[in-house]
Amino acid sequence: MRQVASVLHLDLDAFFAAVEQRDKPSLRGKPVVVGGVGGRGVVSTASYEARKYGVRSAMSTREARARCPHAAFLSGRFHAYRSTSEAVMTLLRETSPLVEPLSLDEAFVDLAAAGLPDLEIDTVTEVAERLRRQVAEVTGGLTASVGLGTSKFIAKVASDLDKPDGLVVVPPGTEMDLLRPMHVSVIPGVGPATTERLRRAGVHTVADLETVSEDELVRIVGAAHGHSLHELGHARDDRPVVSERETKSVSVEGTYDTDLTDRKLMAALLTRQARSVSERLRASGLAGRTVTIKVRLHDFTTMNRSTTLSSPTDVAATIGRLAVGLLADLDTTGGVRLLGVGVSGLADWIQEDLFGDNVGDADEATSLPDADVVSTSSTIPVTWAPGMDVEHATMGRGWVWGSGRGVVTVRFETAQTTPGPVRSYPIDEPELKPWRPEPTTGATVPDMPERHR
DNA sequence: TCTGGGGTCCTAGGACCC
DNA sequence: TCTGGGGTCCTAGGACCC
Repeated sequence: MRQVASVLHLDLDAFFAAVEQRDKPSLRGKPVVVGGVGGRGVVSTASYEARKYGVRSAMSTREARARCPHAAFLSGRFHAYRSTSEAVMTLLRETSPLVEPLSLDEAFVDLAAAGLPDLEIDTVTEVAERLRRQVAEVTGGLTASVGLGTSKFIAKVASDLDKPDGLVVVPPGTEMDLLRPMHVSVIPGVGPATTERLRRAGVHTVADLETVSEDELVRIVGAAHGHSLHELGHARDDRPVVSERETKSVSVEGTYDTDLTDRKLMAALLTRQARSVSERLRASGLAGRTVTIKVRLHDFTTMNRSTTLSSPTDVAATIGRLAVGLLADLDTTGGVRLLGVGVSGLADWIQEDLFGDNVGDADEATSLPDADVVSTSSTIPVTWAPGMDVEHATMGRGWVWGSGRGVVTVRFETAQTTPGPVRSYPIDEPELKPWRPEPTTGATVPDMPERHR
């Protein structure tokens, strides 16, 4: 625990809505709602004028319209938000090299790394006041709320206390005086589910939490969560401000205004999303081994299915093919409201592409091949790896899209017009054999067959 | 016609390995 | 005719955050 209030948290007030009001004077002083404007959209940000009508973040746009019909409903201009955010983050980095952005509109700044003469309250308060003035300058008039404290937790709580356009400093040693009367949900990581569990245990405020032993908390909410809850409940927070965080996954998802029932359309949408994921991976110089799809059904039940390759990929065709294959195993009767594709298990290096997928990288969303999905399983060791090609005497050549130990799943792209039933073959089925030998490193790899391009 | 999109982290079970 | 123990990887689901 620091003895000085050297952690600063800055939060731009009603950020997206404020940028819109800045750029469009006719919106100033009026309710502005930024978010999804479709039938299933939700509110990202409501201006303070709109909040007076009860419009809140994460509320459905439908409800927001009902509460505040005269508001301006905007879908958002992310380039403007990003460039405005960049200006603020640059300003923060000029103040201290140790800046941790949490999102476009929020960041921690470690003033202990700022090279200040001291970290007394007056000094850090002055820095915060100057920052707030400079934020207004570089953003064309946006306001920020700032909190200062001895930890991330306290700084963040502080910045929330006097919104908008406020500054709150929590003097070292007074943390628990501030926290005790507050509801437990002030603690990061305590959402609706944890709040309910704690409520049943008679814990409502931080003062209540202070009296519960760590063992008891672990029993109530689990090991990791229980430990951190016990620490934060006593205002103990040693989490450092970290400027560089590694990306762990890249994903794209979409909710559709009407539920999808056409599997071919779903496959085409997944393929398009896979291209988008691929582009973003490549733009960041990343590739990943695990491809995951997310499917939300009409009744909001949400399923994830994933498969892991033996080496990382950033290839759109590969990601798309795996995604479509994963969808094949799911029952989507009743309709699908959301589809998504993600890649995780990221590495910032890309193994040589043994199968030449990079040569042709364009499964057209509109011309998806019909496919027959065949599962085979056996207790003998799997000799095929994802990405390999296999050949079947009558079904032709297929592509291994997933494998487990003792199980191999092969997707055959055939001339059939409709997907056939799922069939099982033993893995030692004599007709199922590697189509071509595994190339050795450095060997010349033949081109992918036409249909894989 | 309630309920976005982009993430992170944790848990739990099964397979596998030594 | 009983039956390990620890560690890692993978998958699926869930909670949470902005």
